[in-house]
Amino acid sequence: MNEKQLPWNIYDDRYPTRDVLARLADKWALLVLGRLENGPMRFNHLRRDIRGISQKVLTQTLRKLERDGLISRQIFATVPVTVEYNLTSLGRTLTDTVTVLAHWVERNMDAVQAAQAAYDAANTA
Amino acid sequence: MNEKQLPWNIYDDRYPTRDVLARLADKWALLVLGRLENGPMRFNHLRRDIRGISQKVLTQTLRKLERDGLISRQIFATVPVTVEYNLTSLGRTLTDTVTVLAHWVERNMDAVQAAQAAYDAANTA
DNA sequence: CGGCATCCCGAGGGATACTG
DNA sequence: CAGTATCCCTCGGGATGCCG
Repeated sequence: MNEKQLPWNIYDDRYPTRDVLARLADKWALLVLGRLENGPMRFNHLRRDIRGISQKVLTQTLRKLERDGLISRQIFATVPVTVEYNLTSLGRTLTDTVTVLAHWVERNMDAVQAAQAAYDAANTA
Repeated sequence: MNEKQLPWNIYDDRYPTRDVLARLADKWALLVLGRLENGPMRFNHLRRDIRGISQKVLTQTLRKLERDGLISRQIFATVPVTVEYNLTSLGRTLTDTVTVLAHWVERNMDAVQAAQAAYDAANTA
């Protein structure tokens, strides 16, 4: 059984699946999804937790995820206004994978650094 | 138990884990890893299978993955030269996750498109 | 608080030509 | 076959200022 025969093969750039993959294969999108795993969060809370993300990029990322149906946006008419982001049921089907990926990086950081050192040593004058 | 307390938290941009995540959170890197799951492949074979990738980007992607210790590069002194790329044992610990992600996109494409249509309809004049 | 609008720069990546 | 080397241009994303 080969993926090449599936209806919307991500290896074929003529299908929209490629675009969806591209939007998910983005560090900011993955970080946002992972951060929402434990429940809804407000905009500035996300902004603080995901260190290094700018306001503009966080907004863009949230809009994309919302458009793809992975997260929902709920506005509370408080003063000042409060906005909560939450995973949709569709988004929730993805977070396990995202979490695995995140943990993989943290758990294998040593091995990656060792590989980098070896590679750099071998490819240096 | 919160990820924030792990040694190399990906949510903290002061750790190198953020960079590793960024390199993995790349559509080309994920497609290459997924494609190598079934065994070693040659350069031009990858190039053909991963539609839309340019020669330059494929080379860059392969180099990064090799440097991070996820794939290996083996040269055969044939004429013309043959080069095979293969997953390392470290890389193999990632492919399951990558495959899950790829299949998620293919399986949930309908839901994503429906969400997009609904979003666009709601946010149109 | 949770954005939107602009300006602007540097990196990512396409196209093309050449090589061991 | 499997690259390297340039040129070039788009656009992701940072910085800043303003608003409901």
